[in-house]
Amino acid sequence: MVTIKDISERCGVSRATVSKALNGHTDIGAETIAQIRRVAKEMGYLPNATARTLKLGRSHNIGVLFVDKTGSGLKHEYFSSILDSLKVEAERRGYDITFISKDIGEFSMDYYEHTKYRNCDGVVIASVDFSDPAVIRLIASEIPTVTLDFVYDNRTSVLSDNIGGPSALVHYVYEMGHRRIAFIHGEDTSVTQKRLISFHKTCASLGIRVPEGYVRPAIYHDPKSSGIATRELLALPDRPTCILYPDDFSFIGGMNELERHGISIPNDMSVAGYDGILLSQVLRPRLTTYRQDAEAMGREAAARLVEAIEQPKTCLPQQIMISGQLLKGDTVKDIND
Amino acid sequence: MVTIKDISERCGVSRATVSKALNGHTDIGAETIAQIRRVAKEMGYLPNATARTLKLGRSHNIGVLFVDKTGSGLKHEYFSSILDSLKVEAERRGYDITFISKDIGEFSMDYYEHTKYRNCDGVVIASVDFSDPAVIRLIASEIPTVTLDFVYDNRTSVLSDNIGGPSALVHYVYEMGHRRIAFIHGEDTSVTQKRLISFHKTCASLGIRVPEGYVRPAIYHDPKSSGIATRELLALPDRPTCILYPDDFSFIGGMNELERHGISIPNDMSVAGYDGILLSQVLRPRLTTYRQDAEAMGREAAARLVEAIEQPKTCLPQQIMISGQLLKGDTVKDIND
DNA sequence: TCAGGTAACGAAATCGTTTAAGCCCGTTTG
DNA sequence: CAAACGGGCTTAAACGATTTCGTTACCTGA
Repeated sequence: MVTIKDISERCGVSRATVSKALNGHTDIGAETIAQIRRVAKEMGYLPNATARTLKLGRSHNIGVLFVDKTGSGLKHEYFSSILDSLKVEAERRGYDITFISKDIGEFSMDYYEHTKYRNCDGVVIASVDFSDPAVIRLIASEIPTVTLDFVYDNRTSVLSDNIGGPSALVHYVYEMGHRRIAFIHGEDTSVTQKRLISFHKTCASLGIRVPEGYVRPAIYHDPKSSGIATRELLALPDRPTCILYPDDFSFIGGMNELERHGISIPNDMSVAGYDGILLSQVLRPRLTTYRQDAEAMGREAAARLVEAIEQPKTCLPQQIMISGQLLKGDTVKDIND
Repeated sequence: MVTIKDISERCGVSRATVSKALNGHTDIGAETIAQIRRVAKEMGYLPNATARTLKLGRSHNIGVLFVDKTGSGLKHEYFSSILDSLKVEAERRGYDITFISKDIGEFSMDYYEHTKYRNCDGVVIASVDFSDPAVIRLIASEIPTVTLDFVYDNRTSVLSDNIGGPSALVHYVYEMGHRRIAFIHGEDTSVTQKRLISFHKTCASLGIRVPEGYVRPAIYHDPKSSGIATRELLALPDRPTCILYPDDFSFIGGMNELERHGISIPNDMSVAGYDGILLSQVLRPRLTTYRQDAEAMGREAAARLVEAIEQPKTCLPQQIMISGQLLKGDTVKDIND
């Protein structure tokens, strides 16, 4: 491994001079700089991030916390998209990405300790159980954090528009003539609560009555539970004309159930999903859904975190709302007389 | 930040003693150890991975290279599953995971340089363009690497059974009476080549003739291209009775195309996918497919890499084959008279 | 009683890099 | 002409941890 020391010996200058030359300090002669840079390239010198981190207290490494109950949240395209754009933006700004976990090896640590242990400059937190005290400890710590779809006190967060999404969907199906709209929602989280409230509020504002039994629980990303909810909806005396699913993938369960009953989409039943993942756009009929801009969320999270790291003084915590987009597919029938 | 020095002062011993006590050396008195450990806990001491890495030359951090042309390979469930289990196993063995990229910040490096820069102890390489010289440079370097679904010289690799998969599928549909079997394959990679050869070889061994035009190219994970290939197959004078798709997700494109032609699965056409992702198991009819054991692949990759890192002397490079499993769904009809 | 053994701990170097402070010397300025 | 200045470098300490040798002090056996 070629180090600054090797270069300094080769060039007949001190290590300090080499360091400064390589880092663009102005108190080194132009030709000395040129020579040092040339020799460095010749010898194949690479800076050592570890030594730098130790000395400077900055690692240029950010941690990500992406764990849900079912292992990592990575299997959900929404989260893997976020991670992807987060990674791209972070790298563009000179930061690497490391996963943060509990219990590394036989050493048991919590998230906060792990982050300190690895000297991460900051952390992005998504897809976790925000009721976990270990998560809260990290968010509430002195370490810069950005949370996704969760607001904690006065910390920076990036939020999908969980109010606008359901609202847009309800407004759209309303325009298409639907008045009997059912809503299948995911597990009880703050995201779900927001969507649920938005659904009810929008319905109320449009003068739509939501009958008992039209709002049913299921589990995100679980077609089976959405299938069951669908079956229950179909058994109601006054069937809905439109069903909103908790997410695109869960819709598959509903799709199967409807097919089993010989109910055609959208002729006999209108449906819409949520997320706008790739799948929703390749299904036929194309699924009407609300696309969350995962790419923007990841990018924004990285950008805000790096900002918080690099300008701790001037950087105010903020909640950033990333709006999504209604994708009008072919699964909502226009039933206006 | 509380360091070993702080503890040493508090306990009235030297830093060396603290370090040894914390690391379980035997040349420290039992009660001294007890006291040091107690004080360390009291003061909230955390080891500093950076300092340790610098001193020991071992980071307990492994890099992952998961990039395909379309951004990261993360959007494909096969790869995100691998990454997930890789992460779990690595963490269990005391290693963290960092993404390796080109061009970190304005500093441009290749993969090898990035790995050295971050002092990663080893790298897992998957889902990349193996014809990229930068990838080859990394694989061929002195850094321990494990490649997935790619064999390079005498390096360790973990391989999905790309011979057994197509073979199992062909045998199965053969048993179900099919003799006119079409095969849509992905882009030209070593994986594709193996599957293609396996398809042809298995057909030959079963005495199945593969007519001109029954083998068609498409793109992995791209329903559109598989849809086109499907349309072409349907236009043939002697239509196949069964179509094998490059992967489960691509099958969606075929499904749409078949539906458009009013062709019912499996009554009018039998189909099978590849991968065994979640989607394939929630579709109705359930997709017949060959499940790649992504979980085992990630786990094995981590295990082998850590072994190579920790026992460089006794650890031989090896190719590990992870076999998958035929999932008999409901999309292949038994057409035996 | 004394050589030799051992248990318990410390001094100091080291990993690769950065940086505050200082030094030397030629040039400018009052 | 002396003092002040500044460009260009160097010295040395520091970041936090580990480890190789010592160095004690105490014990044991002959």
